Amino acid sequence: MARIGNNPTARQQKVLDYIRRHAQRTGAPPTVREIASALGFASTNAVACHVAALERHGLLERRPHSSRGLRATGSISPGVPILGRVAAGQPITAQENIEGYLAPDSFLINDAESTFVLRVQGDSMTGDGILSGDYVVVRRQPVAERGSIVVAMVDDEATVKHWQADADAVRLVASNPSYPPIEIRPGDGKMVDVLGIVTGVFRRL
Amino acid sequence: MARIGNNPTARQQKVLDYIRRHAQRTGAPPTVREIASALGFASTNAVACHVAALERHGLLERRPHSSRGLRATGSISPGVPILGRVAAGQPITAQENIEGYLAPDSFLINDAESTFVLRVQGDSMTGDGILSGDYVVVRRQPVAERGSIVVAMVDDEATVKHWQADADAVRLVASNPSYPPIEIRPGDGKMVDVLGIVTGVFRRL
DNA sequence: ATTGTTACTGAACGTTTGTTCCGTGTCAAG
DNA sequence: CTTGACACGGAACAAACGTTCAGTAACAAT
Repeated sequence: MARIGNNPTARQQKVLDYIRRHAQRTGAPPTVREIASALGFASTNAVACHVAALERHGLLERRPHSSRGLRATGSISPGVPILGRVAAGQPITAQENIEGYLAPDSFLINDAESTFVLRVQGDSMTGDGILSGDYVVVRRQPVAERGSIVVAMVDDEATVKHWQADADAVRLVASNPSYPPIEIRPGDGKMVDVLGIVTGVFRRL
Repeated sequence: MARIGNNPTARQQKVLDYIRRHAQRTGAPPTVREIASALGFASTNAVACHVAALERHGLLERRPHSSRGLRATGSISPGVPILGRVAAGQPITAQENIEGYLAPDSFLINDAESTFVLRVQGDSMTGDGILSGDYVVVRRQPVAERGSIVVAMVDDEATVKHWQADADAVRLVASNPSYPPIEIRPGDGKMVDVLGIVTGVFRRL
C-alpha cells in the first residue's frame, strides 16, 4: 500500500512512543541501540529506518551526529495521556481511551522567553474561572485585542481584567459582577499599561 | 575554606544551570565535552570534577557509562519566572520581581506514571473554577477523601464532582447550584467507581 | 510482472563520549 | 607550614554511539 499522508504506521508509532516514554523516565531520549533492544530489533538499521520515516512525517526532530539526538515534536516532555471518552469496563488507561499525550508545559507556554507566571489575588475574575490563588500564564506584549484578558498596570498595581479600549477611554472590566469596571480617560492623571495578555490558567488542588 | 553543607559553589552552580538549560532547550542533557566547551574548560576532567561534587551534594543524578547521563534533581525544567508583587516602574521581569521559577509540568504532575488528563465537558463545576473545556489533572486512585474533587464512573459515564460518601449512600455533588447532587444507594442498581482524584486544573485562552 | 514501500538482518567504520590517571595552582583553616 | 577542598590542563583508553552499505522478505498497487 502506498503511504501518502502524515500518519505513521503502527510500528513507527511504537518507536515514537518508546522515545517519548524513555525521555520521560530517564530525562534523556534513548540511543538507537536502546530502541532496537527495547523493540526486539537485532539491527540498529531498523531503528534508523523508522526514525527517518518519523522525521519525514514531521513527528521527530534530529540532532545529527549527536548521541541521543532524537526529540519527539509537539510535546517536548512526553506528557501524560489525555483521555477522551472513557469507555466503560476495564483499565482507564487502555490504549483505546487515549486521545493523545500532553505536557502542560508546552501546552501552556509557547514562547518561554517572553512568558511569565503571575499568582492571582482576589476574586474579580471568577466569572472566567480564575480564582484567587490561581496562576495565570502571561505573554508579554504592550497591546491587546478588545475583550481579551490582560495583566495591566494601573497606578503601580498589577491587575487581571478584560481589556476594552475605546477612542476616548480605556475600561478594565472584571468578570465578577460585584466589581465595577475601572475607567481611565486621558487627563485623569491615571496611568494604564498593558504588561501582557493572559494565555493560560492553572491551579493545584 | 572547608566546605561542609549541601550547597554548591558558584562554579558548580553554573555547571548545574547549564545542564538544566541544555536539557530544556534541546530535550537532552549535555555531554561532558559540551559542558566543557560552554564553560570554557580545556579539559573534560574539570567537568567530571564538578559533576562529582554536584552528585555528592545530591543536586545531580547520573546514569554511569551512558552518554548524556546527567539529570538535575528537583525542578526538571527551569520553567518560567513567577512574579510576585510587580513593582512600579521599569522592566517587569527585573530580578527583584521574580519570586521563583516554575514549570507547570512538574508543578501539576507529581507522579507521571499514575496521572492522566481529562477534558471537562459541561459546566457543573463552575463553582470551583472548572469550566467546560478545561483540562483536569487526575491522579489514579480508587478511594477519595470526603469533599475532594474526583473523577467518578457512574453507569458507564465519567463525571467530575465532589465526593461525599456516608455509611448508607454516596453523593456526587456539583459546585454549580443548577445541578442537583447525584445520590447512589446500595441496591439502586447503579455503580459508582472512583477513577482518581483531581489534583490540578488548567486551560488555554 | 514490475515497482515501491515497509520492515527488517548483518556487518563495518569512524567518531563521540564517559572515565581515569597524573600533575599544577590557589586559597583558607588549623 | 601543612593539610585539604576546590578548580583546572593534558593525555589516553575502551566502550558507546550514529551512520552507512549490502541484502532479504512481505505486501499492495499499477
